Amino acid sequence: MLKLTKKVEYALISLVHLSEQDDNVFFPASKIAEKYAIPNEILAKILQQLSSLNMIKSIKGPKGGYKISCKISSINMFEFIELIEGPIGIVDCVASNDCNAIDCCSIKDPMTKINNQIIETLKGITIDQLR
Amino acid sequence: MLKLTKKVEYALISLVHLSEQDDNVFFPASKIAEKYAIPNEILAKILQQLSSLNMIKSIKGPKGGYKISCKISSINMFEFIELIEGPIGIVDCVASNDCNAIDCCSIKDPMTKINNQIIETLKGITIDQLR
DNA sequence: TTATATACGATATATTTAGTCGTATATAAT
DNA sequence: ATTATATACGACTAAATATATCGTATATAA
Repeated sequence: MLKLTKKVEYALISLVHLSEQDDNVFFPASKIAEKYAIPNEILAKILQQLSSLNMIKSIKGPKGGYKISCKISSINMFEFIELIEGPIGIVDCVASNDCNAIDCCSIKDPMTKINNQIIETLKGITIDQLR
Repeated sequence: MLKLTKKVEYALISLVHLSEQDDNVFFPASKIAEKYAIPNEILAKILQQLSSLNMIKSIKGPKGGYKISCKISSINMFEFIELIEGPIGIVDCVASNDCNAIDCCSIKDPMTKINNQIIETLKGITIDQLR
């Protein structure tokens, strides 16, 4: 019910953490996992995704790890969530336009408005504000 | 991801529908289910819950059904959702205060703020606006 | 007495979310 | 060269949540 996924949560924690490291420091996934009590392999995959989105940079091997490579002050929560999880919709029809009551649903338009208001809220918060 | 449950959705559709009926008309659950393509037994239970919350009134037997018994203009979405589904929290720790990274979580406070903003949005919408 | 409708607990199914496993690849250090 | 460390990535499993069904009881109008 109106919850973000752990994936988004872990990704945000990681980005904030990496943004606080000195430049040129590559921080390994395992250390982040340990510090925030996040399962290792899950976090590894999330960081791989962030890497493929060019938000962080990776180096393999010993002394390897991840380093921030984007400006978290210019990414808002809405953008970020949709990058990671896809379209936000408080009800199915808002995100995907399929509805089994398509001809008669009485509340689609107002639901869309509420959805848009929540999206506006999320647009108003950048990732660097999460600390 | 940030979705309402069908339960909330069905409940809202039903309340709006019942609010549009003439006074003294008791509308059976099965007719609402049929009209909006909602599974009968699911809807029945939801209406029973709304009835036990005194938002609608029930009459058993033939010619029985449900009738609105509250002012939907004075119930906002936040109140309603929490009545039906319990506390809203975009992350677990916001709603329940249990967190496996309790000593080190870097983003709890800002997440709480986002949660509160979403709640304010929901408080700003009354059920009668859903039509 | 019968048909219709709510009341309610128990159970089953489906979907989504979360977490694990296995294998491959790159590279620093020895 | 070999080893240890770390990312990359696909397949799979488990847990949690949401959705739906079943069975039985009760009330009441016709």
